[in-house]
Amino acid sequence: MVSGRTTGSASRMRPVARQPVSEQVAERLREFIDENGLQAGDKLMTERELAAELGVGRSSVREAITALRARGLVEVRHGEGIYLLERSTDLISSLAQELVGTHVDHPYIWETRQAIEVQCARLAATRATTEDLALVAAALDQMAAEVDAGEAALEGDRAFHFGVVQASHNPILIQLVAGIRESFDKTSETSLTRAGQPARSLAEHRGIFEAIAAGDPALAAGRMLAHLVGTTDDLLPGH
Amino acid sequence: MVSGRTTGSASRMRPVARQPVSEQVAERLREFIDENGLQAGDKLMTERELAAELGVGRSSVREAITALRARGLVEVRHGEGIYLLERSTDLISSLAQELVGTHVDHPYIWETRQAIEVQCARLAATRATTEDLALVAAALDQMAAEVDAGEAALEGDRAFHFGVVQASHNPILIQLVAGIRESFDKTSETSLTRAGQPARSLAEHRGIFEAIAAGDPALAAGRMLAHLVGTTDDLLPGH
DNA sequence: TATGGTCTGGTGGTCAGACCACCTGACCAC
DNA sequence: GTGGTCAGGTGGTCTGACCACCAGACCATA
Repeated sequence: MVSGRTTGSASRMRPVARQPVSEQVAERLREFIDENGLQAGDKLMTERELAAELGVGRSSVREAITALRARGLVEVRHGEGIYLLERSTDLISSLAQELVGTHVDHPYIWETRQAIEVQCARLAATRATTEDLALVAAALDQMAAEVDAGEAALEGDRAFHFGVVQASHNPILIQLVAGIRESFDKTSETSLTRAGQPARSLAEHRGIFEAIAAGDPALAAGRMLAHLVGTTDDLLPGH
Repeated sequence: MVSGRTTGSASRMRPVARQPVSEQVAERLREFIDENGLQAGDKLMTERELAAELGVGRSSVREAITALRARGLVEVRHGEGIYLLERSTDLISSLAQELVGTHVDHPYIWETRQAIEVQCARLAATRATTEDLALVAAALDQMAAEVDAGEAALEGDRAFHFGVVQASHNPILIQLVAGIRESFDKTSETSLTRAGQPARSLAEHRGIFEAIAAGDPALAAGRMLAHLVGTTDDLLPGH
């Protein structure tokens, strides 16, 4: 391997930028949407109009639309037209959902969820409004009622975690958790169906709530972490 | 609004499940990939073969492929064929890309990154191997050299954070951070180009490293959090 | 021997035109 | 007011053709 002296190793030519028509169309569409400030629900031009306007075939337009649809940017209604969706709202959660789906049963996901929810608790302690706190408190009451009834308290648990996450007022974290939880609920009932677990969880939830209400970020984060780690370890006796 | 008594409000008929051919094709492909255990890099059938095999037109196959490509499942090489990508890896990076892309410049992303890197530091404290520690130590040396030379220490900073994340041995978190950082670097140069910042960061990095080396998860997490919050607040004087 | 040209087969990329499936609205018969 | 019919416009699909591109085989020349 002599590495040659053909052109000199420094500053080789930059590859030509070739780009398929369909991708160019997709870019133009995104530009168009941004520039004209189109809102969610607005109707785009028809495929035939787009093809004529851009001077390309209808198949290319359709491929571009397909790509945008797969990315959650637009919605296509047969016989009606193409409509805009609000960006990113569902995309992050759907991506997170898929992610969980491909890694179920790995502790990796629990660790990821721990990372996010702990941060949510921390942020909630500094940002929670009185409405947020009221919602979380209501979730605690609901959970208490479920525990008294001898149930698994799934609804109350869900409501509590949702409330805390919501109180972080960080849309990214909210979407992330939404996707992860939805996927969890869909795939497995790995929840707290263990004797005594609901009551224990309820007590821990109360502790987290108090820390948030008291505006103590470190304490809230610490308790949330302990709560999640505890339930996780119970679920994974090995490891 | 009387809500009618046309059919009785209970148990109305379930809508017919209509599904476009192209989506069915996409599903079949995913099934095929899963069932046959295809690996990343494997070559799929050609578009014409797929169309013949599934009894559909080539356009439908192409739309399905376009959707899969937009979701990062396959890679299409003009003149060669269709190849599989590693599913989870690319999924995570596209997730990260989406996170950054939709919320650039918002503190939301920093908060998300804080969540992840703090967890990485915590995990690293219990899992870091001697090799991991050596890499992080090397990053500290590199950063010290850069600081001495009066540079911004970008490389050393990057290497340090990468090393810590790597030491968490959690592929999801690793990919997530990698994707976020990459998108960051691509979009903005919001780095630590402030007087005195590199030296301060270096000191904080040393503290984090010591906590990890000592096997103290809580301390490592706490110091990482303080480090990230500090630099973030500097970058966002408002807020 | 090796470099570069040429050809060939197979691949994805694009196009045009034709249908089909579906939705909407208008109109009409009862 | 109900339901039927129709027409127009929309996306959904198929087909066949051609183009752009890549890999490999082959060959001519130095």
